[in-house]
Amino acid sequence: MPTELTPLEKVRLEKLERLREMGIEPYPNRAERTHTAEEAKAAFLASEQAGEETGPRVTVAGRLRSMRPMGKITFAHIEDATGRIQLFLRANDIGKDRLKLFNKFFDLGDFVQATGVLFRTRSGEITVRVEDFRMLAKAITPLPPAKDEVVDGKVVRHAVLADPETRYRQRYADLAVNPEVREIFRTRAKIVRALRDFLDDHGFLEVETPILQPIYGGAAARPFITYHNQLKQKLYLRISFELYLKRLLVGMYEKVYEIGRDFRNEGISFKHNPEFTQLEFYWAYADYFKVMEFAEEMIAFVADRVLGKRTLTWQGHEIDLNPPWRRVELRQGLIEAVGIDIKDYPTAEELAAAMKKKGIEPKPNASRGKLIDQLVSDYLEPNFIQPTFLYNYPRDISPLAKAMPGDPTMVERFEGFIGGMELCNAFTELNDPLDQEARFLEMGRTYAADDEERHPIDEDYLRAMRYGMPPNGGFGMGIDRLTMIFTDKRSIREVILFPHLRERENAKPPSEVTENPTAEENNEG
RNA sequence: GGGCGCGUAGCGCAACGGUAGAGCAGUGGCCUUUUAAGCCAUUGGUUGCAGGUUCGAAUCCUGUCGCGCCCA
Repeated sequence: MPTELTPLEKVRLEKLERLREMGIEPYPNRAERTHTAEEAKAAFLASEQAGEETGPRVTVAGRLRSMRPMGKITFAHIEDATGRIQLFLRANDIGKDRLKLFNKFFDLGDFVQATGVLFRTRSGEITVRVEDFRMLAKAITPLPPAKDEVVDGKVVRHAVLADPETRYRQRYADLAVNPEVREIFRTRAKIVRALRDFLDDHGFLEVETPILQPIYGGAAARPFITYHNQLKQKLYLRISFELYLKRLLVGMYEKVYEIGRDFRNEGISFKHNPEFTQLEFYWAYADYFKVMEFAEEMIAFVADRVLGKRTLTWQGHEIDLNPPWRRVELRQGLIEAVGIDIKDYPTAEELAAAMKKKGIEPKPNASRGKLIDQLVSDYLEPNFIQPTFLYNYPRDISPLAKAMPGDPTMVERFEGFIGGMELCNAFTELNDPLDQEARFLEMGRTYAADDEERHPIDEDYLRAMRYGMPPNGGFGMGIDRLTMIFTDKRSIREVILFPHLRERENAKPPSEVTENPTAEENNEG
């Protein structure tokens, strides 16, 4: 069913038809661009410095962003990926009919190309004196006008597309009119590139492990469920890469990493998207302190590469990424922040009572580890604005981490925080297959059969570990959150090109998509 | 999941119980160095959706959909 066009769109469609009647193809196959806007300006400056009398002849192409028809001349700006350049069309140069064609049938948003010699206008702007121009692609739907005005040297954009819903649902329009949004995703790409380079330079091997997994694991999260028709088997979209990457250490790789997508069937918020990008690495013969030092070096390296400096502003906070980051031992941190020494309360009941005494309402039915996690989330994390490693975590919320020698209730694990937000999570990895099996069984007992965080036991992972897994340190970090820090964004949706939003009722896709025996399970819980 | 807020023209906004408006964009016209160009004229709306209250609803009420913020 064709979409209902707005009156503005109908006007443009009519223009398009008129162009075709005139024998002008509004969507030609090829363009003849010789210079980007930036290259054209650079070429002009070079010829100007060389003292040449006329500027270089160029063909530029881009989207029409402004038009100022003034009788027998017209000024316009086109924009390409490198920036804007002004076009100057004069009846004397191109003839009255061509000028009229441009003024009447070319609209803001259209992709056009223009050929001419570069010169400076009276106000000094480098401009193409157009000899020839051509439609490259007609825009039917008008983009938001987004006019720029320079006030006291600052660019003020008017009537800019700002509604978050429209910006996320129609990211293409957001990107088309908001150059600073385009910049976010350039920064994101630089971050990922820097991480890869850092890891590659340190001898890590980039690998790809299954996204579709018969058993999910490696994190506490609900999975998305799908189904392989021929295998007649349920498959889960991975919630982490951990268990597969560690299998590779059994296979004698010593340093492996993966950058990819994880999927978690949970709430959507300003820091959660159902699919998000994760970096995980595993490093044989390293422990969590070694990983800690490596991680802060890695982030500093990313800062050097992306920002050219190691400080940044995030939501008004000056953040210093220089190593070493602040280190807070979890037990000590809670003693100082809450006045509770978790060591004095070895059971959930005792700890809950201690919390109540302090006026803190403990989460009902929570394990000791969960209660500690509650205290950490409420009283420590929000204060970790500067880069901070919190280390030594309770064992029962860390089933894949190795216990601390001398304290079987705690494990060698740390999390990194910036801006009060959890950024990364790492441990000395558990490599004792008997302990690992015991932990899995323990988890099975801790959670009721219908608990959302209950995980099936990965027998194959245990088998791999029984073959022998070297001692190793592992690390996981959310790339989206790291990008938020580097781009000063508060919402994860600002750093994901196409974030998930609820489907609009009147925008449903064809309904035959859900031909899937397990589709209903995807909606459970 | 709970609380608060928002949804009006393509875009950014106004009107807050009494005829839905202005700007930009659009359309027609004037204009040979403009840059939110200017001047004149002008088109465009089931006020997210569905009910209710009222002589009268964009405005008040209820529900619903979507988004945002805060909390869990």
